[in-house]
Amino acid sequence: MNSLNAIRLFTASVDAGSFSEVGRQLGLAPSSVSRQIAALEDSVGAQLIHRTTRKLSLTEAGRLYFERVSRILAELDEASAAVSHLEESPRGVLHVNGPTAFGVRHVAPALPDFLARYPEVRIELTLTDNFVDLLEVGADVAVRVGELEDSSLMARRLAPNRRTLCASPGYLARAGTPERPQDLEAHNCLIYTRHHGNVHWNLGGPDGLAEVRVGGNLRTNNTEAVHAAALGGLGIALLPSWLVGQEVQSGRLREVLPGYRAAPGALDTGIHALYPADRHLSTKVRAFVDFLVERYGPRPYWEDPPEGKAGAH
Amino acid sequence: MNSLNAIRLFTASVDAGSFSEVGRQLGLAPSSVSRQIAALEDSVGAQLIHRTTRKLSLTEAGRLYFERVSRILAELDEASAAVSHLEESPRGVLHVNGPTAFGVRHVAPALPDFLARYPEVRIELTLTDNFVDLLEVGADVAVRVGELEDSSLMARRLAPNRRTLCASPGYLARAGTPERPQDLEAHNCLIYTRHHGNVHWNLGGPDGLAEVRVGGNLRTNNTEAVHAAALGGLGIALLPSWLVGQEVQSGRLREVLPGYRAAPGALDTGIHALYPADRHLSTKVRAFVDFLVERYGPRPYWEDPPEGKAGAH
DNA sequence: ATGATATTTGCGATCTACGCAAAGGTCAGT
DNA sequence: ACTGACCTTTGCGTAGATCGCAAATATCAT
Repeated sequence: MNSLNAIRLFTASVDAGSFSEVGRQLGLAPSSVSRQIAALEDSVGAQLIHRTTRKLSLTEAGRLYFERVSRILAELDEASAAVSHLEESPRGVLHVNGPTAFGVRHVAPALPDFLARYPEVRIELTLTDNFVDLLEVGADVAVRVGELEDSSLMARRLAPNRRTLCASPGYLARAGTPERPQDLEAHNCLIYTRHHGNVHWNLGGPDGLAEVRVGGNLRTNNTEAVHAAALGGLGIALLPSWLVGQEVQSGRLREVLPGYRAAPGALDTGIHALYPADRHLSTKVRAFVDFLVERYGPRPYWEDPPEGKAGAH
Repeated sequence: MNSLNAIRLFTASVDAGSFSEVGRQLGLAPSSVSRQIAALEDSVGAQLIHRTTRKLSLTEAGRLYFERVSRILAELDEASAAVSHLEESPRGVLHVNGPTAFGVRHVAPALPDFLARYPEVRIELTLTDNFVDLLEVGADVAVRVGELEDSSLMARRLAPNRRTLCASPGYLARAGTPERPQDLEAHNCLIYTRHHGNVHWNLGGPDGLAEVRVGGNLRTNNTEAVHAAALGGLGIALLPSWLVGQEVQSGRLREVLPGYRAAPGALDTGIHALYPADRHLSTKVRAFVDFLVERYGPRPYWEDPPEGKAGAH
C-alpha cells in the first residue's frame, strides 16, 4: 500500500516546487524523494507531477490528489496531536474501580482534592464488591483491599491494611475489657467470614502469636454489618483500621487489646492500586495513584497516632 | 513518523478484536501486527490498546485515535480511488494546445466527435502561434506543425505536412500556368518567411530537386495572409496541404506544378502530437491522440485523392 | 489439569530505503 | 554560442526495517 512517507513527500514537493528543495528541508537525498513519489504514482496508477529538470507541475490527477491528501495529512497530524495532548498532563475520563466500603470512606472523599488539582480530569467511580476484571469493566485503575490475585496488572501499595480489635465503650462497660487474647473466648465476638465452620483469630502481640477460637451471636459475610453491630454495642469486632480508625480516635469505639493486631494473612497484605501493566502508563492514572499515595502517606490518617500515644490508650 | 501500515493494522485490530485474527486476514504473522502497533503507540506516546492474552480493549486514547483515524483512512482510500478513477477511462479536463490556423481548421472541427465519444471529458483548447512550454501553460497535449524542437516530450506523428504550390484559377488564367519550376521565377510568388533576404523554394519533382529563387510583391510572416492573397488571385503560394487541400479539391485553388512539392525541410517534418514523456500517460491524452491519429489516418482527408487521380489534374 | 489459543520477544533472513555518483537535460549569464 | 549551476533520474552498495518462525508466558474452556 502507499506509504505515508511518500504522501508527505508529495505534498512537500508540491509546496516546495522541487524535489531537491524538499530533500534539503527534510535531510533527504533528492533521489529518495524522486523514488518515493514515483512509487506513489505507481501505487495510485497515475502521473501526479510532470517533471522537467527545472520545474515541477501538477497533473490534473495530482491537483485532485493534493487537495484531498493535504487536508487528510493535517487531520492525521491532528489526531496524533490529540492523543499526545491527552498524555501531556492528566486529562480526560478516569475510570476508578474499588470496593464499596473503602471507596465511600476514603476514595470518594479524596476526589474533590484530586479534581481540584487536575481540573481537566473527569472521574467515573465504580464501586463493586465482587472483584471485576479491570479491562472488562473499562476501568483505568482499581483500588483493592487485601488479597492481590496474581494477574498481569501492576500493583502499587497505598497503605497497610491492619486489623485491630475494637468494641463500643458501652459494650466494654457492660461486658468488661479483655486483658489477654484468651479472654476473647468469653466475649461476644462479631464474626466476619465467608465460610462456614469455626473461626480463629490469629493475633500478634508482645508475647508472640496467639490463636483464639472466637464466636458469638453474629456471623456475617459483610464487614459493614460487623461494623454497625460493633458500633451498636453488640460485641468485639476485628476490623480494619481504615474502617474504624477514625471512630477509635473519636471515642465512638475503643480499641481492645491494643498491643495486639491481626496476624498478617491474605486479608492483610495491604491496600493497593492496580492498573494495567502497559508500556505507556497514562498520566491520569499515574497522577491518581500518586495522589492516593501522597494522601494516605506512609501512615494513613485513619491509623492511630504514632506508637507512643497509641499504647497510652 | 508513524507509518500508514501501522495505522491500518491498528484499526483492523480494533475491528477484529485480535492481533492474530488480523494476521490471518492480512497474511501476516501475529508478531508483526503486535510490533507495528507497539511502534505506533511509541510514536504517539500513548497506550492505545490494553492487551491481555485473550482480549483487546481500547484505551481512552485508543478510542479517540480510532474514531479519527478510521475516518481518515477511509478518506485516504477515497482520494486514491478518485485518482485511479480518473485514469480508468478518459475523464476530466483535457487541455489542448496548438497553432491557430491548424487548430481552427482541423482540431476544433474534430472536437464534437471526440467529446461525443468521451462524454466525461471537458476540453480546454488554447491556440497560440508562438511555441509555448506545455507545462508552463498547463497543457496536456499539443499539436505541432513541423519543426520538432528537441525536448523531453513524446511525439506521435499525426499526418504528413506536405507543401504544394497553388494559385487561384483567376491568377492562372491571367498570368499563365508554369510548366517547369524555373517558370516560377517569372511569376508573382507569395512569400512566407520570418527572415529577410532572398527566398528559395526547393521543389522535388520527377526529375529530382530544383531550387528556384522566387519573389513577388508580397512577403509576410503569416501563412494565413499568404493564403488569403492566393485566394484573392495575387499569385502563386507554397502552402501546406492541410491549409489548401480542400480548396484545391473544391476548385477555389488550383495546384501548380502538381508533380512537385516542397522538398522536406524543417517545416515539412510532419504534424505531431506532443505530450509529456511520463511513465503514466493519462488515458484522456492517449484517447485524444489516438482519436486524432484515427481521424487523420495515413492519408488525411485534406490531402489529394490517391496518386493516380492526383496526377491527372 | 490439560489443550487450545493469545500476545510478546529473540533471532535470522529478506526486503526496502537511503545516499552517492553518474548521466541527461534546462536555464542564466558571459 | 558556450559554459557553469542546478535539477531529476537511475544504478549500485549498504544500512535499517520488517517479516516469519519458534519459544516463553498467560488465559480460557473442557
